[in-house]
This record gives sequence, structure tokens and C-alpha cells, in this order.
Amino acid sequence: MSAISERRERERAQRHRLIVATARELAETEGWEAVTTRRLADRVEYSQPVLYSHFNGKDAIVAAVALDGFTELAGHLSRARQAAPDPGQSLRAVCDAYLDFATERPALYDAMFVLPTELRFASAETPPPLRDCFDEFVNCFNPGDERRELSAEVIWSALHGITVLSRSGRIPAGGQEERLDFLVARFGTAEDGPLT
Amino acid sequence: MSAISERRERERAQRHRLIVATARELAETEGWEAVTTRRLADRVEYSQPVLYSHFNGKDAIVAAVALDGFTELAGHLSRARQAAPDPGQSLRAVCDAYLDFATERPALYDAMFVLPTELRFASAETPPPLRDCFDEFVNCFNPGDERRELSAEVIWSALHGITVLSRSGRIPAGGQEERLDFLVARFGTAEDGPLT
DNA sequence: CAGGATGTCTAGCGCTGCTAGGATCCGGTC
DNA sequence: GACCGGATCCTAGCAGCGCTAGACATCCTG
Repeated sequence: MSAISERRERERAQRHRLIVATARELAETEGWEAVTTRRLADRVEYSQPVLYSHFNGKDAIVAAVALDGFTELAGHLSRARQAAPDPGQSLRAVCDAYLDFATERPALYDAMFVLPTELRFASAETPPPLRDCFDEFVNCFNPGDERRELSAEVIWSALHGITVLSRSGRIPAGGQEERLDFLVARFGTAEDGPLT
Repeated sequence: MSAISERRERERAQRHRLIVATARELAETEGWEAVTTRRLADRVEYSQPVLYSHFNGKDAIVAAVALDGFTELAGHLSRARQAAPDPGQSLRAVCDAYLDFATERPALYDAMFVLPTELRFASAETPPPLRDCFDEFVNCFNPGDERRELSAEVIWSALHGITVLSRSGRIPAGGQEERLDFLVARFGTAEDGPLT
């Protein structure tokens, strides 16, 4: 009873991961509009109802992919920040890494930030990876700066805006580096508090 | 032959406007997910195929609504800029007006910036209202400032990010005023060029 | 080996965007 | 005034969507 149900639980968890990984792969290769429950079920070689025994619905699958994305993004940003030659350049490094992530994995980015999601941010039940991402921006500023959270919010917003507006052609696709330079120049050095 | 076909063309143009207005109203009252071709056809008291004799598909209807939105937004921003007490505050006024527009008409804003659209920006066939909106931001800066376009792009991006991230709860919903203050303080006064 | 629970699939519901083909109406011509 | 031709519009239906009820098989327990 114990060993058997444990094995079943393991298999179930593995199938869970298989579904998420397959959904992500399908989205990254063919776009989210190609990720239908039927096609996804085909790919994992199970029938549709199996998906619904793991997730409440398609949105939950997207959210699971998004959560993976946040974990990756947090690591990506963290590595970039710590690899910065000196603390004064950490903000630029993190912003670079963010834009890099967004352009390299557009489908994943959409799951995290564009598609309707049931993930809750900035609240008690916010999953740790989400908060970790945000904190990477916060940590680019001096701990004594009481507006570091505000700075992080606005910078994140600007990066997100730059990402989606340029991707959809609402601002020219080129010149992202220039925008980053400009953004960091204005936000990195404040009149009321230097960087860490 | 001439008078009759002219009358028909008038009626057709009016029905065209009716469709767009109805789609917009439906979206603003019940959200875009409630705007289906069937429901829309019902509301305008025609059958579905009539919609397709006016528009290439649902996306084209959304784009038409979005275009109306850009016209309104351009006027909204322009009025705000010209009503600013002095030129130094025009940027703040325009940003305020932008956020105001986005929060007051979320469905319209979605049509313009979030939903997949076939509108082309920053190109030769960009409809004038789109460019007008962008120019309202550009005109907040000194004509001699060769980076005014860049400033406008980044500010617009930040405003868009603030809008969608706060709306979806990815950053706290409150504190928009504070973010605006912060944004304008950093971008309004530059070390290399004062405002008009 | 029988009984029951667990797991899975087949089939189908109501909805979507979109369209082919037939009916209907109406202006122009004899 | 009667008819023809073309424009206009609607009925009906297609393929695909997310999702689920109920039948079926499979495996563990007693």
C-alpha cells in the first residue's frame, strides 16, 4: 500500500512535469495559439481528460509554465547582477539580462506577463520565484534608499513596456540598447542616493 | 444609378460605424471576451456574414475600435498638454492624462495595446492618430533635444508597463501617483537639456 | 478468486471564428 | 407593367476550441 502508492505518486508527478515541459516546448516552437488541449494531450500521449486530472484547466497549465519561467528568470537576473564588475553597474547588468530573457524566450515571457494568468503577485500567496525576480531589481539599489522598491517597480514597468511595445512594432524594433542606456542613466544615479 | 448607389454607400458607411460602436460598447461593458461575432451580429441586428462584408475578420473589427481609441487618446493628451500651467509641467500633465485614459477605458486600451492587432506602428502606413499620440509625448521636450524621440519612447514604455502590470496585479494597484511623480522627476529634467 | 477502488478513454456538449449556397429583394430595361 | 439581372442578406454548417459525463479496463485488497 505504501510503496505502491508512493510509486504511483512519483509517476504522477513525472507526468505532471511532462505536461508542463511539453506545453512549454510547444509554445516556444509554435506559439501559444498552437497549444490546445487536444494537441498537448496528443504530444504527451494521453487523452485530454488526463490533463484535467492534473490541472484545473488550460490557464493552470500556462501558469505552471510561467512559474518555471519565473524561477529561470530569477536565476538569470541573479547571475547577471553578481557578475557585474562593480555594484554601480549591477542595475545595467540586470536590465540587460531581463531584456535578453524576454527576447530569447518570447513565448515563456508571454506566459509570465501577457497571457491571462491566475498567479497572484505582491501578496501573501505570491510564489517565491516571483518575489525573487522583483528583489533582484530592488537589490540593485542602496538598502538605505527608502524608494528602492518604487524604483524597482518603475524600472520593471519600463522594461516590460519596452519589451512588448517593441515586439509588437509599436515602437521601432531596433535601438533597444540605446533605450536601456537611457533608462539606466536616468534611474541608476539618483540625486538622493548613490548605488550600493 | 448615381444617387441610389450613393445612398447605399452612405447606409453602408453608417452600418460600418454602427458595428464598430457596438463592438466597443460591448467590450467596455462586458469585456472583449464577450465580444463574439454572433453576439455582435445580434446587437447590430444583422447576421454574422454581414460583419465579414465590412471587415476581414474579428481582428479587423478590434483594430477599427483601436483606431477610434487612438484618435480619442491623441485629443485627450493634446488637451492635457495645452492646459498645463507652464511648459515645464506639460510632461506630467500628458502622463497623467495617459494613465487616466488607460484606467478609465480599460477595454479600449486593451484593443489599442494588448490584443493582437494588425495595426502597423512607426512605419509609412501608420495611421495619423497613432503618430499624433506619440508626438504628444515628443512635444513635451525641447525641439532642440535630439533625444526627445528616445525620451518619448521610454516614457511611453514605462507608462504602458505601469498600466498593465498594476492592472494585472503584478505590481501593487495603489501608488500610481507616486510612480508618476518618480518617473516624471527622472525624465522631465535632464542634465543635458531643459524642457520647452 | 471476487469486489471495489482507481485510473483512463470515448464520445459529446456548447461555444468560437468563419463561409458556402440559396433565397429575396430591388433597380433598370423593354 | 412585367420581367430580368445583380446586389444583398440569411440559413445552415464546418472545423476547431475548452471542458466533462459516463463507460470501460486495470490493478490492489480481502
